[in-house]
Amino acid sequence: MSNPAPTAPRRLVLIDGSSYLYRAFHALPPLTNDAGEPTGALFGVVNMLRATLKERPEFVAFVVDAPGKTFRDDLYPEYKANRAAMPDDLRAQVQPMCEIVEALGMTILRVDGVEADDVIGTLALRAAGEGIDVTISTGDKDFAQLVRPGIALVNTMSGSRLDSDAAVIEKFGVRPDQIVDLLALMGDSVDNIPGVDKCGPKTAAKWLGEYGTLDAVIAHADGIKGKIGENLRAALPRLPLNRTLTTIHTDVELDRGPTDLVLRERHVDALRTLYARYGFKQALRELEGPGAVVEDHPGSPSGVRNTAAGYARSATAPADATDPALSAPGEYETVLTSEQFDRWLERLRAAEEFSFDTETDSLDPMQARLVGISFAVEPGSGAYLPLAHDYPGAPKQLDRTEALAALAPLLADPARKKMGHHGKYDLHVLRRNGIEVRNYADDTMLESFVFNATATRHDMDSLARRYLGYETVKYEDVAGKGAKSIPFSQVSIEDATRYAAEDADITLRLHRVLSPKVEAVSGLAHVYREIEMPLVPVLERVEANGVRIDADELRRQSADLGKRMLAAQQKATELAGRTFNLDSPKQLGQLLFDELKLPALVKTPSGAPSTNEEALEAIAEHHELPRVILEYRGLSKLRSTYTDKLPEMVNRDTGRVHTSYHQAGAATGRLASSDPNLQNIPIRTEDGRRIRQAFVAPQGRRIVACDYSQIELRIMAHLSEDPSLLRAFESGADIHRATAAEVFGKAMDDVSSNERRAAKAINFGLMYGMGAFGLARQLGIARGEAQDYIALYFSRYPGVRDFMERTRQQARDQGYVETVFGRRLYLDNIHARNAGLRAGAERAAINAPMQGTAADIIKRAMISIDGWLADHADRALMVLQVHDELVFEVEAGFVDTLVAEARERMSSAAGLRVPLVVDSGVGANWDEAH
DNA sequence: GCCGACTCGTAC
DNA sequence: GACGTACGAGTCGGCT
Repeated sequence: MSNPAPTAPRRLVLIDGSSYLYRAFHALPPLTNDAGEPTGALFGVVNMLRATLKERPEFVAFVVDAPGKTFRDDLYPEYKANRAAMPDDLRAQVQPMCEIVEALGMTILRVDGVEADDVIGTLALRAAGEGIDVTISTGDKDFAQLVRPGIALVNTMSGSRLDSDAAVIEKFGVRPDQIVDLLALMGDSVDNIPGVDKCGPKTAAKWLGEYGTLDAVIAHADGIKGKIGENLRAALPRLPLNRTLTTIHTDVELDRGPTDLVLRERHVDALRTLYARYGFKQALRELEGPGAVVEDHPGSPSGVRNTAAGYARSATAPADATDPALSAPGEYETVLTSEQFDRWLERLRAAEEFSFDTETDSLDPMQARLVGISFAVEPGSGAYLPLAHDYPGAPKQLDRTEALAALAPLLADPARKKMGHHGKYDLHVLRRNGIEVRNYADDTMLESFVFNATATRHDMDSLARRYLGYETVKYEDVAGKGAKSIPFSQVSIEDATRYAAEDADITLRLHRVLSPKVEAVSGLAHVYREIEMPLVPVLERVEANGVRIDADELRRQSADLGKRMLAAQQKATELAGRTFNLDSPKQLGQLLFDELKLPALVKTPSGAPSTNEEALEAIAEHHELPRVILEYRGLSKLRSTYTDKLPEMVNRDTGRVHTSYHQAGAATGRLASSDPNLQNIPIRTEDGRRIRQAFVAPQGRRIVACDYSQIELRIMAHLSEDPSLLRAFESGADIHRATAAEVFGKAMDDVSSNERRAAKAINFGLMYGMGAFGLARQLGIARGEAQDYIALYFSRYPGVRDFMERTRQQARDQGYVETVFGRRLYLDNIHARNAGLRAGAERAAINAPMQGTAADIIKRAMISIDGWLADHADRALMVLQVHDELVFEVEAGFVDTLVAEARERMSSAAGLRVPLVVDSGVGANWDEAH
């Protein structure tokens, strides 16, 4: 990163102290120091402050609410009336907090009769007016109304940063100047301001998008239909008041201005005393450390919490985007003449690495036709080479065959590095046009994914907005959307150039920003360089290989399923005494629970009575209908999702089904599969397995399936180093049986099938962070009994218990967990105030190292096997990956060789403390190969 | 017709 | 509320 120029703008940070104190208090466990004084909130605030100060802003104010009535209380006596008094444990931390804030050199602002919000608003506007860059640090969404050039919002809870209209629009769906109206419609339960009933952010944003302002929404209230319209009309009288209450004042009288808030030198002795008293060890170390630099996680993604308390410095995109070359519009050239083309070829040849992007007429890379290619060699410029634009008046374009022939040596040259965004798609398109791209070295989608799998979407538009502060030309802008869209070949070459060349240019700019972030953390760099990038061409080949499907067999199955569905439907109609839509959970619920008065034992997440399998099973003894519905559902699922769908997905050219693997799909690092999803083909039921029988090998070939045995449990053994678990895997025993023997205190041979089943449920449940409640439900036993099992398990496998606690703690301390290979997963909700969210994040934290390491391992195996298969492409193909399984299509005479080689490469894809066992099977179809 | 929220169910 | 990670079919209500 370059040094700040002498003319760098002055910076003011306004900290919403009250909101932080409350947030930290509720987000953190009730910690105390050795003397028993509460320190949890203090700890959170202190860490947040240290992170904020790391960037040494010139001016800082820590603003807190003052006691006393404000104008809002006068206007609306119920304002904040539902707010409980400050808990004693929190009150006790206020004074120490102020002492620390002072000692850090910050100014505390507390103005009688004025809320902190209005103080902040006033200072922000004044500072911005004086050319000072303002950052408001708060968890309160209301401040979004203040965002404008020079005023940014940082939310340390979510790690988000709102610094432009676009960012506010992305988050709330409205512009900053509409936020007040949005809040007025939504209301605010925390402040006891009722809004329009049932109107949340979505509805409010929709109305404002439509009418523009609250006044216009009010004016059109009669025209809004439905229940929500009634609610709106009922709320009309109070909306103007709401607006007044939610408007942050920016003109209150203050005796100090922005430049009076200079950040002073900190008072080291005072800090040392305070930190020591409250037991803030890390803060103390920093105080004594060389140069007294705040410790940080250098490579943690910007804006993601990464300190002990979960608060982060919020250096995000803009800090990275200060190089104007990276956020300014680019200059783009349309290549129509051979002179232009030659000039660009020369540039590409001279470049150390260039970016490219293909434009086509389809999202499906296995049938897309190439329409043009774009390139860039340096940020700010790019070229678009149109090859197949075809509309009345379209200019003559260079000959496609000749142009591709000229490009091929560059793209195929292993000595020349190429980059792209989601380049697997382009690799497909170019391969189908006779060009094999080699040395595809960088992919900005994967850089973003490895850097932070959860923080954002990884599409180029989002990344450009986030990391460059740049709004790209959207596909819809040039080609329209939906039914009104036109194929890219009919997009004007001018529009196409704006869009396509920009993509290549933006890819290059993004790489400049993202690459250092990835390279800064050795684990991330490893995952990116050694796993994700080498995997790209491997996945491209697996997808291109496709898998052969017996479509006729599936159609026969569809017909059979259809008959049985009809029978079930007739039976259901008979039992119900009337017709109803068996596919409608809503209608079914009315029938079962309202009309037939069957007990509604299970609720959906939204509180409605559920008709899911568990609910139907529970009432199956009271009535025949639930059983029939279950039968129908099973058949219907198989037909609509699989036997009807798969034959449709057979590629016309290849006669095979080509799934698409999403490398940046699952946050844990797993692949995801779609169009069609071939990672959820049924296996558990007999009817389901018949579908696998339709995944076949051609004449003379076999299907070979190799899968890791219990890979995630083995990784748990590796990570936990639990002696008993390690021993069990070392011995090669049936792990669930061994667990049952251990837990129930029996010899392996004496374990009953029920005990093994229970042990299996525990083993799996633990990896998902399941509790006693879930285990009880799973096994149909009492919760107390389930709790006993779990306690017994942990007493036998204390290493596992310690590992889980360690993992939770790590997630809380640093905000992320890691796989064995260094992949990181950030847990955004690990400090959430909402207990449900927080518990969910803890479960994800426990699962991610295991699921993620397993994903890393099979990816490594795929790369290794693909390397070997390169010399045997005519005899064997890798055709599917299903998380712990690889499926191959192999010449009959080559099966033994492949099985031996694949199993060896899979087993040795990682060196864990336990062996990696690989099972394999061979057959005429996928079912037989199991 | 298109879209999003919701419910349900398949895999590992 | 209660078991992690995905994708996708179908309904339903609201909109164009």
